[in-house]
Amino acid sequence: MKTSEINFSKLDKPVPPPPLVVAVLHMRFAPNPKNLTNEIVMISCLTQNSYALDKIAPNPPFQSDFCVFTTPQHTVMPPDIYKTLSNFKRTKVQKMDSEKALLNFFINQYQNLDPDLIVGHDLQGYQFSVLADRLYTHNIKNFSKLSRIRRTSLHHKIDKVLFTGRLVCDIKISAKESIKSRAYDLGTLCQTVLNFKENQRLDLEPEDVPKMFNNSENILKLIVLTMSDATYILRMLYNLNIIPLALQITNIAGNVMSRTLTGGRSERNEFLLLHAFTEKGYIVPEKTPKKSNDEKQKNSKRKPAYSGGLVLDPKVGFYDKLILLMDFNSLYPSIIQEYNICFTTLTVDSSEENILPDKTLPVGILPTEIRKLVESRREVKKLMKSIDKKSDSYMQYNIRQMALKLTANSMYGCLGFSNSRFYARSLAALVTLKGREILTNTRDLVQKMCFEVVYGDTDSIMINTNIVDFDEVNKIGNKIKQEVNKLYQQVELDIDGVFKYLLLLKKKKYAAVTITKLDDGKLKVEKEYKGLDIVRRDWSQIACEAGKIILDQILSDKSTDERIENIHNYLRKIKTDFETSKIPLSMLVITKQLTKDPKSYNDKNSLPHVQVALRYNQKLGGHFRSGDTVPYVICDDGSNKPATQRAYHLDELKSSESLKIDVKYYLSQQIHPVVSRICDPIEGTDAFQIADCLGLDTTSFKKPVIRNENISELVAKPEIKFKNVEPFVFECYDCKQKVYVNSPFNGNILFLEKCSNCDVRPIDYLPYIENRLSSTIKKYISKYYLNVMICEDPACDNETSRLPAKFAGKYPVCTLCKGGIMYKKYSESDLYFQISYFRHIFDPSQSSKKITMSDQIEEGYQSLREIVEKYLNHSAYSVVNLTELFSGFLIRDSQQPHMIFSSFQEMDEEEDEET
DNA sequence: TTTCCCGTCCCTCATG
DNA sequence: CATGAGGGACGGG
Repeated sequence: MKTSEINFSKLDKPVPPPPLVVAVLHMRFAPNPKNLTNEIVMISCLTQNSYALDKIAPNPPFQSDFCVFTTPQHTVMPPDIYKTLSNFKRTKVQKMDSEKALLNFFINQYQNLDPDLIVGHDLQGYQFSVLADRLYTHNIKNFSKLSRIRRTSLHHKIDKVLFTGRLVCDIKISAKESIKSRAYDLGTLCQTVLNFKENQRLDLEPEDVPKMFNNSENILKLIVLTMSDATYILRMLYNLNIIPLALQITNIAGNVMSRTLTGGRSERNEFLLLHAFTEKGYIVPEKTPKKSNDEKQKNSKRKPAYSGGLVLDPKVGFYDKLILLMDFNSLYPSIIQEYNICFTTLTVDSSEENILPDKTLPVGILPTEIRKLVESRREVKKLMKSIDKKSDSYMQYNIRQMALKLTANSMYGCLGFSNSRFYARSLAALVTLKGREILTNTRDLVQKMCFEVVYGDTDSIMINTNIVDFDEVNKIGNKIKQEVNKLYQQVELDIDGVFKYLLLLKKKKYAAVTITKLDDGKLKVEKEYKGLDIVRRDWSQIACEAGKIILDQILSDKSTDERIENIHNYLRKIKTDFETSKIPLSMLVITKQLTKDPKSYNDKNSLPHVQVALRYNQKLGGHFRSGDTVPYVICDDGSNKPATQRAYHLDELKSSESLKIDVKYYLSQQIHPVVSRICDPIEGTDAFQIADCLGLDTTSFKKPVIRNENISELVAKPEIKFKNVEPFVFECYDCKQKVYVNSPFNGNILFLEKCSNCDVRPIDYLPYIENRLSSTIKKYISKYYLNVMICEDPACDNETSRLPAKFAGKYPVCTLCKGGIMYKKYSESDLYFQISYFRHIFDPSQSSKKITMSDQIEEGYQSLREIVEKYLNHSAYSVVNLTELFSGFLIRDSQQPHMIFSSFQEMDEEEDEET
């Protein structure tokens, strides 16, 4: 590639392009215990020739490779090292006497290789800065030979420009842009990108490196590991098609390729627009350096500058009829074209008024550029159809169409980016405004066509067709598509898919089974999870897996009973697996990303990942920085601290005798919330039962249900005598004395107006009383659920919660004395009267006494009654059978002694439907 | 040293 | 004790 090598006399004949030299650079560091800096002990390099950037593809064997190493300070090279090194036939392995010699050797090798593209993992900000630091420390004069520019001043900041003139591809950065992974360290990427098994690649932290120099065998191992890593890096480069994609993006945007590889989306866009505007003779806006005003809002989440996409309220539930998913193809780019939204057609402040450009104006620059992108993409996709899917050019076309789509879609984002040269808040706001309009209009239209819209987000709607015929659903989809598309020129609705099952939990949280028709007419089903905890990296893998297995039950073709049965059984199994330590540690790891340097967090104590990172960075070779994902587990360390302060790195757990996994945390804070959120709309199970299966304290999982419900007249006026009931008791918020409420009036005083022991008005802390009331009622319900039975014979005194097998007619026979009949110790009627009693004491107006109440007091009573009535109303089943209630208690045929409050779940669902 | 906004969830802390 | 605000993380589109 050097100019001097080109033979100008041959330029009239076709000259083959010079080969591009691709070089993987991978280094090993050992920490210096004295000053905690890293020293370089090994550099490996693997090179391969290629003839064009868009044809960089795997075709081993590799051109050449070398590995050079030296021993860490205060370590002696094993004497038999030369013999060992002779094992390497293909790889040139060199031993150096010092780090300085190693660096010089490396520079010389690089100068000869003259690589065009340098590939590595975590180069920017880690490997390069260590390298720069060592070059500086040893004052290596010819450091600039690493680059293609002559430099003389060697300073600390040199790492940014160390390889100027060569493309640098850091696969950590590139992977972040192109794939989603739990973490982006080399080991994790090997699993995500190369499908490696858990321990297929051995990970060595810098602190482990010095040990490897104990004997020549380990040195050999270290060399092999390092060279292997280099091959993994190269394979990932190929697998992710990083270079061809970057090349396409660069071609489209017209920026500098090295900058495409270093990330930074807005710059690409900036160049595209710069070219477009300059071409048309416009003077582009000045690049403003930086606003110091925004300084304080830099890190903390500033509030949005304008409103964005609309999210329709989901109709929560499980759907087993076909759901039609429709969405607008690239909505925002289409809107820009549809309404001719551009710098050239609109004034700065025209967004608030929803003013559109005049129809007579010429097409603006922005819409034109987008149009070009969209049309090119259409062309490329057309070309792809006529080509073998396995061929090379198909691949390349596919990459190009991806790049075109990415560029078109990022156009809008850059309008709203406050640091962009082409920042245009009003244009961005107008685009989203039109987006919201279009989505609402579409929803209304679909509803007018008598279809049920169950959800929609920004550019999509889900329609419950209520039918099960796949072809029929597609017909409906086409009909809707036709109607909607009549309204627009550019904006276009299309069928995106059909769901066989849909579990819709919340906005942006759902799971579905998609169904597609293959070419041979067969139907294929696939699962899709969106936004659920199980797709998030900040939950432990065991919680994700549990959630997934439970979800798969719900989304299966099995019967309801079988599904519930399987779910509960699985949960019980998880519990025993935990108790018997059968869960692999790696399943328990929680990973969280550092969004800033660990030191610059304000409340370090409450953030587990920050604590772990800080502690780890104290150690040798620890290097968690902004952007890294920190893995940790929650341990029982004998302390009483909150779970957030008991997070430890896996290494800390392994090397400690006293640390143990906090099983209870994982069951109650990981498995339980994930599973119960998934099961929320499912009948037959609930948070309580899930907690029960996991062996957790169930009382804490009953949620307070406080809603305004009408009460049946039957319950409103029960002419019943209250015996064997207990008063309502709470502690005064102020004097801490117990207050007993056992009638509507305490003398002539309403209990909400004055505490019985001091002067504070209980009405002033009503929410507390409401809560006490809820939990008191729930305490009684729990008591009922205990299902304790006693023998009628006072002499027998048998108590059990197990239903005897033997019955005398309707009644169970005592298992102890074999003669007496068993009754519930706390029966349905006991419970019913207890709760009714509460209603009675919270209703002074029912009394014959005349009393005037302030609005506040009246509302207070009203609120308390509503809580009580909520529970009473849900017990309608028993209320209807009042006679049965009075008759004592009963075992219904073919049923377990049943709970009168079984209908809570159903009530919750009815409420949701109303909204 | 950064494309946007929307929404859920966890945790802590101040306030009633 | 309940509640809401605020910081943080992360995924959807």
